[in-house]
Amino acid sequence: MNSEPDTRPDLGVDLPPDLPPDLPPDLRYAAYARERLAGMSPAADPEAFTLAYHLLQLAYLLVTDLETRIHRPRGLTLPGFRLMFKLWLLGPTQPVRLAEISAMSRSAVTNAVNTLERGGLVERRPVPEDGRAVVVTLTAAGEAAVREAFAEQTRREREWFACLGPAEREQMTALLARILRVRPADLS
Amino acid sequence: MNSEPDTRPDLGVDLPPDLPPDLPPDLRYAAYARERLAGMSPAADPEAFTLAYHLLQLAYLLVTDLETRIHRPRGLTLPGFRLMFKLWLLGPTQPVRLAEISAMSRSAVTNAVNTLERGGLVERRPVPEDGRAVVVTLTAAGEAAVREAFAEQTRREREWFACLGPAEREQMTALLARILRVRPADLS
DNA sequence: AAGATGTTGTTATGGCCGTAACAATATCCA
DNA sequence: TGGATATTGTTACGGCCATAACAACATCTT
Repeated sequence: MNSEPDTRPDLGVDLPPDLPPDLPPDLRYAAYARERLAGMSPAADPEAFTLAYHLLQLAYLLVTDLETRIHRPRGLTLPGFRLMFKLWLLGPTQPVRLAEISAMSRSAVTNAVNTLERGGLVERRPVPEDGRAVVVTLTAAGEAAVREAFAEQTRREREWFACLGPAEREQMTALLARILRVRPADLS
Repeated sequence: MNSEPDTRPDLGVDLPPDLPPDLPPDLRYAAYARERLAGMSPAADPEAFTLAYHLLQLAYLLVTDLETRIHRPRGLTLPGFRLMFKLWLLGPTQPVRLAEISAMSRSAVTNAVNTLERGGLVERRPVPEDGRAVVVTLTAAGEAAVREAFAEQTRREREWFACLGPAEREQMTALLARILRVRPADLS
């Protein structure tokens, strides 16, 4: 038996006592942080923290889950799939457009296209009218891959959101859409 | 004047006609994708797509904004800040605990700690009772940095969520928390 | 017509993150 | 007690992403 009385046994000693005992570690931490922020002087903003934390944590878990469970086993990545999905809907598209609608940098698109092209899922074609431009196109293999992965991803997303009722899902979508629409003007 | 009648002028030719004209490109794409999915056979699930897309897109924009606007100018990164913030609240902590509450891999913590240690914001200390273990501690410089960055990050987060009323923010937090609590059991 | 200006795509560099493999140490159990 | 097993932290590798710099090309302006 070791004698270390001040080591926190599992994380968060002074947690609010009414917590469910089976809370996953990230939520135990969030609850603990909220308490600590509420007790600070000058008072911090526990609500702002919790909202942002939950949003980022959920997105992180969802991304990781889709990536490891759906896409990696098929030799894809989530960003790669998302790019292919756009090509599937839009048809041949210039990298600059893909960057624009993804709010990503052009170099990120270049990298993603390189990876997909290496796997034979995508092709680059020159644009006759513009010597700089290129369009990215799905190959036949790419279209088959995106079709299958899309079905599985949708299935998994439904599992994630199954704990919400239809009205709650709609409300959440609406709240997210409002934030996205208003969006602090001076981004980056 | 060039003659390319079939080039989509700005993205999404056949968009629902009642869209606000000033929609940012990522939301124009989302609206277009929703229409396309609704018209597919077999019918896809436009609601699931939109909810997941909005969630991931908002998280991505928020992360990017906090990173470029708050943390990079101070020589930090968002993941680095988040780790320091945990240390600020929890005190000296083992990497394995940090990985657990962040739902990250241990190697990701190692990398983040390396970067922070290089910047003098964090230190590693051996644990006498366990020859394998290490605790990570904030330095004085690290604590000052996390204090300042935290204030700015909170300010910016409030701007992002200002378009929601207090009740809406609470509702959104509650919905996110429910999904996080229920959380598909077989993660990863 | 020609130079200034802007756009497109790429590369280089560096941080983040995961998986897999590993050495060092701790713990369990027969 | 001593060997099997588990845990901790690290490294190597590859993918993602951003910024900055750049070459090639287009467009604008005079």
